[in-house]
Amino acid sequence: MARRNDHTREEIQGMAIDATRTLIATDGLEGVSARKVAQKIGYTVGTLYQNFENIHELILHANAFSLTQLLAELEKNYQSEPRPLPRIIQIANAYLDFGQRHEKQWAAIFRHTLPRDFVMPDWYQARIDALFSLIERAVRELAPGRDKKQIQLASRTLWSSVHGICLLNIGNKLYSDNIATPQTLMQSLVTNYLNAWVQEGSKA
Amino acid sequence: MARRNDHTREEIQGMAIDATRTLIATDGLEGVSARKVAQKIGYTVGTLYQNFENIHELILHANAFSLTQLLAELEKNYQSEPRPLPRIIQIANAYLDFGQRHEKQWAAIFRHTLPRDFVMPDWYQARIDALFSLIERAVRELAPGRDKKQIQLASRTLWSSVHGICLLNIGNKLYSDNIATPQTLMQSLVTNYLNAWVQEGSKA
DNA sequence: TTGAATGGTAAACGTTGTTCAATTATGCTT
DNA sequence: AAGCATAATTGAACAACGTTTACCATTCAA
Repeated sequence: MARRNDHTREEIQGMAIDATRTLIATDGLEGVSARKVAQKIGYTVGTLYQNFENIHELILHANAFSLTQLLAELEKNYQSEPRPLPRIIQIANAYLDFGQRHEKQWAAIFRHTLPRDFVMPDWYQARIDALFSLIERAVRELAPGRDKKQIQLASRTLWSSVHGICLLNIGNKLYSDNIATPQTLMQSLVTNYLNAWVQEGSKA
Repeated sequence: MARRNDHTREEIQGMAIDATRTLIATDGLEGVSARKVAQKIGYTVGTLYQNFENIHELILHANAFSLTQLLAELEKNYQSEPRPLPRIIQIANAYLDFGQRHEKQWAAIFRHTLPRDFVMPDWYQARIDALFSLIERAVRELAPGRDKKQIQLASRTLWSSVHGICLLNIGNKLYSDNIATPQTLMQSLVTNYLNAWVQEGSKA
C-alpha cells in the first residue's frame, strides 16, 4: 500500500504536526503518542519514524507552531501601543492571556523536557530568542540611555518574572480569593519593577 | 517469602521514599519507576502497590521531603538576618541556591504533573502553603502598615517572580554572557520591585 | 521487462504503570 | 502441637509506550 495517497514527505510531516497540535490542545502533552498521531493521519508508526527522528522532534515542531502564534500576538500588542511602559504592560498581559486561552499548548511548551543527549534545534531556539528580543526591544525604548548589558539584565529579569506569574497561574488555578487575579499580580510586577529600574538609571 | 525481613508497613514506605529520593537525585524524575524502586528496597512491585496508591503518591512523598529541606534552609536565612529587605533578598538567594545545589530534586517538585483526577493531599499542599507564608511574613515586616490584601498581593507577585528566575536558570543553564548571573537578576528583581512597592505604600 | 530504489506496514523488543490470582509465612485458636 | 484464618509477598499478566527492522508492495529507470 505504498504511496497510498501520494503524500509528499513534507505533507506527511505537516499532517503529523497538525495531528500532534490537536492532540495537545485536547488531551495535553500526556495525550500525545506516536501511535495516536500515526492513526490520526492514516499511517502507521513506522512511517512516522521515517519522517521524524523521534517523538520529541515531533512535539518540538508542534510547540514551535504555538510559539509562533504567541509571538505574533505579542507583536500585535507591541504595535498597537506607542508609549513604552503601557506597551510592556500590554505585552505582559497578552502573554498571560495567551497562556490562559491556550493552556494546554502553553503548558506543552514549558513542561516538555527533552532527553539529556538531545540538542535543541536552531530553528526552535530561534523562536525562543525572538521572544526575548521582543521584550528587550520594548525595554530599550523605555530607557534608551542605558547600555546594552543593563537592558539585557532588566529584560531577562522582567521576563523571567512575567513567566513565573503565568506559570503559577496555570499550575495552581487557585487564588481562590477573587481579589488577586493574575492580571493584578502582573500589573504590580511590571509597574513597580520598571518604575524603580528607570529611577535607578536616571539617578546615575 | 512473606514478611521476609519483618519490615513494618511504615518501614517499607520509608525505604521506598528514600529509594525514590536517591533515584531522583541521580537520574532525575524520569529515572523513577516502580520496578526500580521495588528492586532498590528488595521487594517487588506488588508490595509497593500495597503501600502506595500509585507512583504519583510515592513521588509526592519524595518531593514533600525536598520541600521540607528547602523550607528549613529558607527559615534559617530568615532568622540570621533581622533587617527586612536584606532578609528577603537573602531568602530569595537561598531559594536560588537550593535550586542550583539540588537541581534534580527542585525540578522534580515543579515538573511533576499529577493526573487530572488526582487530588493533591493536604499534607502536601500544607508544605507549599508554608513556603508562601514564610515570604508573606517577611514582606509584612517590611511594610507593617499595609493591609493583608496588599501584602498577599505583593508576596505572591514577588514569589512567582523569584520562582520564574529560578526556573529559567535551571532550564537554560545558559546566560553564556558571564555578566548576568541569576544572582544578579534576583538582586535586580527584589530590590527594584520592593523599593517601588514600599514607596507606593508610603505615598498613600 | 527487469532491477533498483523507495514507501509503507506489521510485528517485535524492552520498558512503563497497574492489577490480581496464587503462594507463603505468620498469629491465633483449639 | 495442629490447624486455620489472616495477612504479606510474589510473579505473571495486561495495555500502552517509544523505537527498530525485516519484509512486502509500488514506482521509476534502464
